[in-house]
Formats: sequence, structure tokens, C-alpha cells
Amino acid sequence: MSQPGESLRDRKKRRTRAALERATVRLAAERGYDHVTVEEIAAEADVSVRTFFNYFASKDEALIGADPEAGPRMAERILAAPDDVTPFQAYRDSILAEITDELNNARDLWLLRKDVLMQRPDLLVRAFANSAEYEQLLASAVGQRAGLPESHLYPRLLVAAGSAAFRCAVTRWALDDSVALGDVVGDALDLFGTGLAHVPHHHEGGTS
Amino acid sequence: MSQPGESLRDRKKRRTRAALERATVRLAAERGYDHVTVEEIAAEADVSVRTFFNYFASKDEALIGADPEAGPRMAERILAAPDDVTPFQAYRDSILAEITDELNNARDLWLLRKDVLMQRPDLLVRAFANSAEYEQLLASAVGQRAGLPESHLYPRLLVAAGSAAFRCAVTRWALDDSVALGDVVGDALDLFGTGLAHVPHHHEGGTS
DNA sequence: CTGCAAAGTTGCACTCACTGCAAAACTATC
DNA sequence: GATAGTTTTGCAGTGAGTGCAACTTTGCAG
Repeated sequence: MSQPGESLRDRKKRRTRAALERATVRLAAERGYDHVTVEEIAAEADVSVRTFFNYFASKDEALIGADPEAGPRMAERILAAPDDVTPFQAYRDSILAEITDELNNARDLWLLRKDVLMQRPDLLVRAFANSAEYEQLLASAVGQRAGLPESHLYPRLLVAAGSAAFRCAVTRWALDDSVALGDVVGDALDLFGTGLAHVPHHHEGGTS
Repeated sequence: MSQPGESLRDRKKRRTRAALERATVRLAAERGYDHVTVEEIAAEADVSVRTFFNYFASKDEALIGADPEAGPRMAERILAAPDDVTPFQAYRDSILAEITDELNNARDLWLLRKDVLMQRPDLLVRAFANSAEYEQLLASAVGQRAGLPESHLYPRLLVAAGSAAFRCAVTRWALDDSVALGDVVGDALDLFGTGLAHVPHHHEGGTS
């Protein structure tokens, strides 16, 4: 939880950010996303409204609370993968790593978010819209590994497939969480991997 | 252009809607999306601000101007396809049909949108967020044809792949429009069809 | 043509997300 | 404990978006 070389300042910042994220999710789950104002969230987290916007560019962003370093981290991971790993596998691994990490740190928040996102599925799409800049970063990493020219569709498409997989997995998981979210995302990515041209067979507990 | 059984009222509505869409795209391309206010758009189209919001729920929506009947139309088309057509093919055809239609009616607008979307790629993502409700509709249609239970990932994933394909295709087409947008979308969908596990070969004018 | 009902338009008042700026509070460092 | 760098905050303002009630236009029937 608390890093070694972390100053008081950094610790406070992390705490405030986390408090705002928690407050947003908690209140939204309780009262419904658009019956909660930023003012209330800020009050709940004991900071001013202005400070809320120092941490998050929008209410949407605070609800999802995406780690701004996740994008760069994934890109690095993709580039660092061994040579015999395909770009697809590298990207798949980087996604699953982030997700398991996230769930280990904040599983409870995702259980609350689930309810909010079931009411407002568009918020999940918007969350990815906010990080549209990072898509470019990831696409470059994939493209580099794949040895494809900047103009090729494949990298962009693979990255977009990742968002789509995550999004669909959450929606699906929200309806029935008997399979862990990470596993559903994995299944979704595998479907993208083998192709959607043909309808997959419908077998029960398909975790892998 | 003008339908047969269309009253004066309906004609006026269509004209107003089109005028608002045009004004939004034109001004956004000219000055940049967020240096244009709804007030200016409404003025350009000779209606009140309030009327703007009678036609579009948000500025985003007006920029993309997605036909609200496109979703239902596609769903119908999917269900109406012959039995020997796979859900994938049926969905692919329904997308391409809409796109060719749209480009035939408003190619000029897309040339302007291109510039706006290059500056603000997130707007394209947001556009799909707005029509997140229709995703459910399309997923049901796909699921029905595929004979899969409501809970299965495949329909949702296929539909999301469609959005992703369109989105990536537009981004790619914005950088280099030597290949028609419809063809790029087709290529993207084919990649999803055959699977992303392996990097595709890079051949030049791949229209089909 | 007239008058009535339905649909569309508008203005108004309001809420709320979000931004820039400058002052105040706080933390780190020497 | 003074000083420099960061973070927090208040304030004033912009602009998106909504509900409501009045007003205008269109459709239609007598």
C-alpha cells in the first residue's frame, strides 16, 4: 500500500485521490450517478470542489478512477515481452495484469461500480473516451512489436478490441458474477483472438 | 430526398435537423469543436437554442448526427437475413449498408467531420456512448440469430467489434483517404472475423 | 374558410459541470 | 525558522442541458 520512498505530500495526494474515487463510487451506487453532485462528493471526501477538479477532469473520470499510469505501464510491458510472444499475447497479458492488480486493490469498489454501470452503461464507454489519448500510445507499442507501418489498421484495432473486451466483460459480469471478471475479460479476448466469423460453441464454465 | 407520404411538418423537421447537423459540423471544422457554442450553432441554423436541444440531446450528438433509426433498421436487417448467412455476415452487411447509405447522402459532411475528429478522437467514442442503448438491441438480434442464451458474451462482443471497427476505420481514413471509408470498415471487420491472434500480412491496396 | 386540436417552437429561470486566476495554507529543504 | 516550491481553496464566470408554460404553426374536419 504505502510505497517506500514516498513523501508526506505524495501520501496525502494518494489518500485524497482514493477518497474522492471512493466517495464518487459510494454515493453514485447509493443514490444513482446523476443524483450526486460534485459538491456532495467533495464534501464527502473533505476537500473543496475545486480540489476535486485538480484530481479528476470530470465526474466520469472519478467514477472509474482509471490510473493514469496504467496506459504507459501497459505499453512498457508490451515492449518488454520476450520475442517469441505475439503482439496479441503481449497485449492480452498486459490487460489481464492490470485487471488482477486493480481487483486486488479495490475489489469492493468494483462491486459498487457494477450497480452504477448497470444503470448507465454509457459511462463505461465514456471512461474509455477520456483515455483516448492512451490508445495511441498502446497502438504504437503494438505496431512496433508487430513490425507494421504506422498506417496499418491492426494495432489500432487490437487496442480497440481490448477496450471492447473489457467493456463487454464488465456488462456480462454485472449480470452474473459467478465467473471472475478477470476470467471473463480473458474469454472475451480469446474470442477476438480466434475470430468472430463463426459463432462459438456454448459450453458452461469456460474459464480458459 | 423528399419522401412521398411526408407532410409539411415532417419535411420541416427533417430540414431543421439537417440544418443543425450541418451547422454543427461546419462551425466545428472551421473554428474547432469547443470554440463553438450551441448558441452559435442555433443561430446559424435559424432556430432557438431550446430547439437545438429538442433535436439533439447534446452537442456531441449533433456533431455526429447519428440517425436514431439506424439501430432498429440494422437489427431488422440482421433478423431478416437468409438462414445460410452467419450472424457475423449479417451484422457486417447491415453496417456496410448503413455506411454506404450515409456516405451517399452526406459525404461532404464526413469530409468536414474528419478534421474535427482528428483533433478530438474522443468525440467518436462519445458518439457511441450516446447510442449505448442501441447496442443492447443489436446484441439481442445477433444473439437470436446465433441461437445463444442472453448471457453469452458473443453477441455483445460482435456488436462492440462493429463500433470499434468503425471507429478505427475513421481514424485511419482520416490520415489517408486513398481507400474509401466503407472499404476500410470492411477490412477492419474482416480482421475481427478471422481473428487478431496473428499479425496480418501487410499488402498494399487491400480493398477486399 | 373557419375553428379546433395536436405538434412544434420559444423564452425563461434554473442547476450543475468545469475553468482560470490569484490568494492562502502547507510541505520540503537548508 | 526563513524560503522556495506545491497544493488547496474561493471566487467569478462560461456554457451545456432541463423543465415548464406561453406562443405559433400545421393538420384536419365541418
